[in-house]
Amino acid sequence: MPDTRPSARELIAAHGGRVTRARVAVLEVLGSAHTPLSHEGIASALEEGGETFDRVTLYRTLEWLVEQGIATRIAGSERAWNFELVDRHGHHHAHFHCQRCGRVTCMEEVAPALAGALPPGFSLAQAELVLHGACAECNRS
Amino acid sequence: MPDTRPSARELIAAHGGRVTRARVAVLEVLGSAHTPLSHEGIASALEEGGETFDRVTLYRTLEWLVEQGIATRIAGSERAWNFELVDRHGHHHAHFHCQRCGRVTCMEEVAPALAGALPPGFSLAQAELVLHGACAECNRS
DNA sequence: TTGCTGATGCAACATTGTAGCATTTGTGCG
DNA sequence: CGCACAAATGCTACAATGTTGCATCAGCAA
Ligand SMILES: [Mn+2]
Ligand SMILES: [Mn+2]
Ligand SMILES: [Zn+2]
Ligand SMILES: [Zn+2]
Repeated sequence: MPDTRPSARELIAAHGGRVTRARVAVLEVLGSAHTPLSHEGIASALEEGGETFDRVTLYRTLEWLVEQGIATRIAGSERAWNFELVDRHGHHHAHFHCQRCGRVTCMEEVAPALAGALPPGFSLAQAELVLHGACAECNRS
Repeated sequence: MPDTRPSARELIAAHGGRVTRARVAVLEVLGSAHTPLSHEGIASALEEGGETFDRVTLYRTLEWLVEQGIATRIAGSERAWNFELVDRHGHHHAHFHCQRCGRVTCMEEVAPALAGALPPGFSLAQAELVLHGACAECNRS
């Protein structure tokens, strides 16, 4: 049975973008990550794989992935964004930020449950639920 | 009937801090604001009142207020924090960020409703629900 | 009033991200 | 394949938002 998921190259081309070294590499990093990654984290992962890019190129690559709806940006620990693939989780879930170790964990089970309680006139584009506390691993020590 | 809310001076002293010009002024600005304010917004409001402080002093004052539990920090528009008094709303409510005008509105009616669905081992300190979209005023135009 | 300690101001630095522009590189086409 | 052209990259400079170190100032208790 063949893998039905599109390869990085196919995914990029399907969105009308050029298949560049940067996009392929970033997609592969995000695809094999199990938590949302910061720009910094992505750069480190790339370097371990022997690939280096200019800081700006990375920012632009991530921006493009978000514009295309391939990745999402979620508020991570202080002031830096974290990125993850959309198809990885279906992109409507909360995130848990551990105040001790700083890691961000996806919480598939916790739903915002807004119940359409917005005041009249307001329109919602996206909800972002971030939980702050201590993760299981940190609580053990 | 006397005002039962503590004055800025009393509030500061009750927390064991020195009653300084900066703390009193910032508390008054936050106390009369009807939306969360950014560091920038606070500085502007202070200047209109004829009070100016060093940028760093403002940061440290706000940091102190948050540490003392007097104010809270909520994620505002891109990369800057917004501040509001805790007692103003009881501090467990969502915030709406308008992607057009950038304003942040308190949503008393929208509750996170987490339902204690956290995975075992995780402990929650604070939940932060930020809604992104267009506010009523922007939707009218 | 005085002295101690916390708070402030100033300068320098850090982090995270953007903008402009020359150069390189993917891609479609002959 | 080899070209031409637009898209993507790299570099430099800049912007926004905070933070750190350190000398000075000022609240407050005695
Ligand atoms: Mn996630
Ligand atoms: Mn609020
Ligand atoms: Zn942790
Ligand atoms: Zn608006």
